[in-house]
Amino acid sequence: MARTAQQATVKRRTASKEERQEQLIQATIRSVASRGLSDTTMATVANEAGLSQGIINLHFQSKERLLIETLRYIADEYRQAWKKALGVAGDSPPARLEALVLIDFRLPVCDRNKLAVWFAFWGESKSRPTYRKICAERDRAYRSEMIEVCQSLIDAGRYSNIDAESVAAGLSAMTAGLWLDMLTNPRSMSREDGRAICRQFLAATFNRHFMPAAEASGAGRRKAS
Amino acid sequence: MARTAQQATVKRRTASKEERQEQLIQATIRSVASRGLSDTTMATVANEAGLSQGIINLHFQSKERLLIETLRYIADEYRQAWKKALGVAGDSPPARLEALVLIDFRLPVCDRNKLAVWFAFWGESKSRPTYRKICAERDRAYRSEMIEVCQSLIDAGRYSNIDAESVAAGLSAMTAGLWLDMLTNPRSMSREDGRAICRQFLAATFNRHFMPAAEASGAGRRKAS
DNA sequence: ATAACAAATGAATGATCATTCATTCATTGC
DNA sequence: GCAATGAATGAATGATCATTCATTTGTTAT
Repeated sequence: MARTAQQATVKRRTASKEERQEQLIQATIRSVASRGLSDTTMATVANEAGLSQGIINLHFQSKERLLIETLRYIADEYRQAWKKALGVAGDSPPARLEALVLIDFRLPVCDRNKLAVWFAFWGESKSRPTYRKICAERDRAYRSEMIEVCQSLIDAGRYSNIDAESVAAGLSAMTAGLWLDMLTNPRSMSREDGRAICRQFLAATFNRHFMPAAEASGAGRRKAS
Repeated sequence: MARTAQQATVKRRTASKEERQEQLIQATIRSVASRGLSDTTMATVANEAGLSQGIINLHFQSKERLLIETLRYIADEYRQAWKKALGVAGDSPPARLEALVLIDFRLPVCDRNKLAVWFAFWGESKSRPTYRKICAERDRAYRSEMIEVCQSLIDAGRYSNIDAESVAAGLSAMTAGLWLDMLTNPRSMSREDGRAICRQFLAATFNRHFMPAAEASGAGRRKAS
């Protein structure tokens, strides 16, 4: 392992380790989304990536590690997305809360393939402490940020009878549940529908800071008449 | 191969087909909960049931069918539970809505093993139309009942700016999300916590029919100290 | 160029698993 | 008691899969 150093800007036809790993993780996301976790094999992933059988063991040593890295990948992407959104949102608590919620209904987070991956891992999480730990860490940071924002909103608006922890728990539970609807029935639940439903929750809970969305964009799947 | 037999003292009982099928479904629920769907094999289920290798093919023809029947089993149990609860609740819309919500946080529905099974199947549902169809049917009936109840509440209470479909979608999304918390982190989310969080949603949304739970039972998991 | 090295391949291997079926066992009707 | 019937068993079978590794291919340094 002497002089690994120089890779950096050099163009090669054989890809760097990092490029290949990301490529394989993307292939895993596609395979899990289209075949499910239990029909995802080393062959389906390698095939999806357009590479050969042995490639995954070369880069990840085992299937288990590939799956763990895939989960970590989307968890990291999620964390980066909301941290960036908070940075843009500024200091106003309502703006910060809205930013946190909107992230769940925007690309790249709210991509149907990625939702499928989240649910695939959640489905196995009871029997896999490693998956659970990665998910728990994602939740902990997000949740505590949301509690903090809710608390400042409660203080600022003198909302009584509202508990910041409960509101945050309810709101993030709601987005997870809306993800499930988007996953299992995308025709009846769009990203915009999800946003509108969350907005209604915010308007009901923090009525001095969020207005009821006048005739929400697509929430009541119209068809009028 | 001839007379290896004599497991001697073992008392063998032959059961009816229905008994055996239910026994095997229960064993499947336990196996999926404790090992996950992808580590659940014919052997683990047969073992969990205390029966032999070939028994599942005898009663269900294939593993796939066993899994489908298991999903159907918990979906049926769910439907029966809320229909019965509605029967008990009577005609008052608030009572009916509360009954619908409470079902999600009561045994036998809200059993951690069964939550694990739900999420296991949801995790595969994008790639398995059969699973999706069974889940969709469960949802459709429940959802349309909930929309109806919400609509009568909106009419009765003259709530403006609230859309029954959105409220119902938000509420049932919230319970699904709370199930996820109970599954992945049972220490920080109890059934009672879940109920309290939903009650807060109801109080915020239908404030003339639901009182804010004064200092909710266990919602803000404090520990006083 | 060519040596040295790293990346990638894919056939071979052994393990695991669903399914089958000949046989054993229990129950029922006579 | 004895067939007849159906339930249950578990060893055998063949398919699928993760992993290995000897070989090939591409890249870099000299």
